[in-house]
Amino acid sequence: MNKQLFQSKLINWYQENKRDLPWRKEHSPYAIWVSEIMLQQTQVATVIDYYTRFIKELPTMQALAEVKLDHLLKLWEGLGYYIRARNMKKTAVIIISKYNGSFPNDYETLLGLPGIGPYTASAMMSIAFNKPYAAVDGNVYRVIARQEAITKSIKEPAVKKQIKHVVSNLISEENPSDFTEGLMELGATVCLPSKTPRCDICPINETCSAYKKNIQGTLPIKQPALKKKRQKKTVLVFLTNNTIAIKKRETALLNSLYGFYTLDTHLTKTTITSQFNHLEILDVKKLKYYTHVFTHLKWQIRAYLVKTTKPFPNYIYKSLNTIETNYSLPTTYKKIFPELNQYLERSSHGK
DNA sequence: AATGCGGGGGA
DNA sequence: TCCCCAGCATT
Repeated sequence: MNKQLFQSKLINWYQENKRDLPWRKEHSPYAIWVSEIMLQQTQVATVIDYYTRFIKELPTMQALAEVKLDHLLKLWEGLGYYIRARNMKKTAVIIISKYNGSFPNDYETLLGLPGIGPYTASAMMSIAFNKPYAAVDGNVYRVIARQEAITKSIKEPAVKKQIKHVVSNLISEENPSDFTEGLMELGATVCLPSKTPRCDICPINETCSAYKKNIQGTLPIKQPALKKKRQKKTVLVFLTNNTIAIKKRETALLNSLYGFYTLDTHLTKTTITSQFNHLEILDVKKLKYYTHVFTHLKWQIRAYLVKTTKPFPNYIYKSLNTIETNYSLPTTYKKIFPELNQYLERSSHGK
């Protein structure tokens, strides 16, 4: 099968089978960019609602460049990898100030912008600008590793280079946009990561070396995942006058989001009472014990509500309702909200 | 070359 | 549980 046939099979399949996704209705570089950033390491099903809300609130580059970081992070709340949002604002400011409000149609310049790496720069070049740049993501690694029956780990730089090279040679000059999206769409809906991809309905199964050898279920070869480090955490939700203490995090993890007071050991009710006695503790209540899993960590969390007379220094105090509406908290803290709500309702009924 | 950086869908 | 996801930045 020749290259032209491969391209037409893939592109025709894509045009007939592509999913109806919100970012496929708009073709502006801005909209494509927003979707590509959101889709980094994040599944389509998760992104859809975030994307729709984002575009509605920040429909233009100008709006994004001017938005308050807290507002932006609220739009991003729960999506994860929050540096993506911070970098998007940085890039928007640069685009407004240096590039007259529009993305330059140039790979190297795109690559230089915060949060845009080789994949996203190539994706924008091909999807937004319709230029033949090979955008290689997790889907494409899998599709090509199977097409070429690559039995070495796709983690190896040489293999990554090889796959990029294959796609660069294969990409359609006439329709780079649909070719790029088609290859990824195929990986997402047909050439699945499971042991049983849908080879029966694959438009390019005739050229697939892995399919010929019936080894598609074993590819691509990946490195075993690293074991997550476990960390003990105690989360104290300080409550004074029915308002709750939160603070903007300045740590690497969950940076710029708001959070409750968190420390690196497991505390008991007794130790909390003695350690924070100077705040004039009125009550200490266990909210919940739970775990929260990050990419490389697992937090084992003990969360308590600590009712005090004096406020905790350097924290801002807001009502639970205000926090939920206006402040962006990571999921690890939001998991406490049901218990928090329950407790606050109960104590107000008691009055 | 390896690690940090979130969270959830789906088997 | 585990794997994977339209990756990037830093070291």
